[in-house]
Amino acid sequence: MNMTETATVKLGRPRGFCEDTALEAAMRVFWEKGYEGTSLTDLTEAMRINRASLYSSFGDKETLFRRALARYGEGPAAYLKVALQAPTARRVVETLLKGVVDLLGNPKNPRGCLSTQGALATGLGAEPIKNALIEWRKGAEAEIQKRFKRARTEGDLPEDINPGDLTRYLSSVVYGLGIMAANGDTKADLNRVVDMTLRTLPL
Amino acid sequence: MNMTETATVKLGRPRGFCEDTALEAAMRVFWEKGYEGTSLTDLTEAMRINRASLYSSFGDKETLFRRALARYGEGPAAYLKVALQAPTARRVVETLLKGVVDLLGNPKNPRGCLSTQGALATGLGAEPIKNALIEWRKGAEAEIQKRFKRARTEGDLPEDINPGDLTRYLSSVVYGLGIMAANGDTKADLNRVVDMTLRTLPL
DNA sequence: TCTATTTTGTACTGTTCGATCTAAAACATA
DNA sequence: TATGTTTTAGATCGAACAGTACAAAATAGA
Repeated sequence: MNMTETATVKLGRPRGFCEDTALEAAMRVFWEKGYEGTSLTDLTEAMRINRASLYSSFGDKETLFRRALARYGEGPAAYLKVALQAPTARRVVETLLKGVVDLLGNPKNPRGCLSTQGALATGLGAEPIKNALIEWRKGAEAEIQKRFKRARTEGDLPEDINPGDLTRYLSSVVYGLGIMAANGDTKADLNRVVDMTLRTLPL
Repeated sequence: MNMTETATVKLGRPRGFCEDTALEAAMRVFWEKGYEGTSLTDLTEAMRINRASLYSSFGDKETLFRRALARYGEGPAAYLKVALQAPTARRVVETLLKGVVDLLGNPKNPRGCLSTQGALATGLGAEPIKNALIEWRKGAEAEIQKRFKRARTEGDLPEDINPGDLTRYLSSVVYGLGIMAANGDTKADLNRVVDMTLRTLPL
């Protein structure tokens, strides 16, 4: 037996499901129903696996949600990372808002944004998840602010615009778009908000 | 016995609590923990009444939440009605945003806005509540839009600003402020967003 | 003091929750 | 075919949930 190599050959009964596909399904259920609103039965039905498989592959409900959130950041919400690479502050804002609308306005997606749909207010049991989502949002804000600070040094952010203020303002609009989408507003509605924002943007 | 008058004299054991005070307490619990995150035990403890009294006075949990929401609209969220009476479109916006910040920035209040904390995403059981909250928010938007349409006829809304677009944009900022507050941002943080909004407001 | 009426306190209902236990099933290796 | 290992399916766990039943308690009127 070769102890130095990681086992590439699997013993025992093989998996009857694809972990990636199952996680994607879990993410969408959480996105639609929120953390507390999603039951283990909801999850197992959507993921098409049973409880034992869920627990052995993903840990408990809270761990599964955290993995779903990470996947959300790298998948549906990846527009953020793309936007941060735009060449100027104005282009960052334009790309960011367009990405948000593409995500929130896509009728194939659950309504709203996972980070706000997941848990804004909770009972005692789900408080760690609520806090994780707050951290997630604040992390995104921090990245945007960092990008605007860079823009300041590169000269494409006016002197009278504070990077932190701009970040907070922009974040508010983005969060607001999430609520509008949760309200059932269409992509056209969301685009009107974005148009107004860009029209009045002081840069 | 006088049949024409409504009974002012109460028979039986008198109430041991004030219905108004109890409803206020219930409102704050829902505000803090959301609809699904609030248990009947949370409610009875905060309201300082027992289950039987709760059910006989307020009906079931869903009915109680609806009454709490109505109270929220007439109490903490009454700034909306005040703002709508401001003399010009710009003054409406200023008053509205100031009212929002006063509410969301008050550290004595639960974090965030009841209408979004209550239920954005839910399991099957709470879907009626989720929809009631959507209706509540849309109702507020409709009132604002109506006010801006009036402003248009009164000449204090520029021709190139669509009342509906302005309403949607403003609603987004307000919803966003609710999320920022839920994130734990302070009144000063919220005021920065309001300053930026007013600074760039096209009217 | 007695009766009618209403509220209160508490035990209890059935259901659903997240999580676990057990044994059968499905594979690789020998 | 026999053995070891892992996954699957389903039963089951105690706790918490929303809601209810019922008798004791507290009042007004007779």
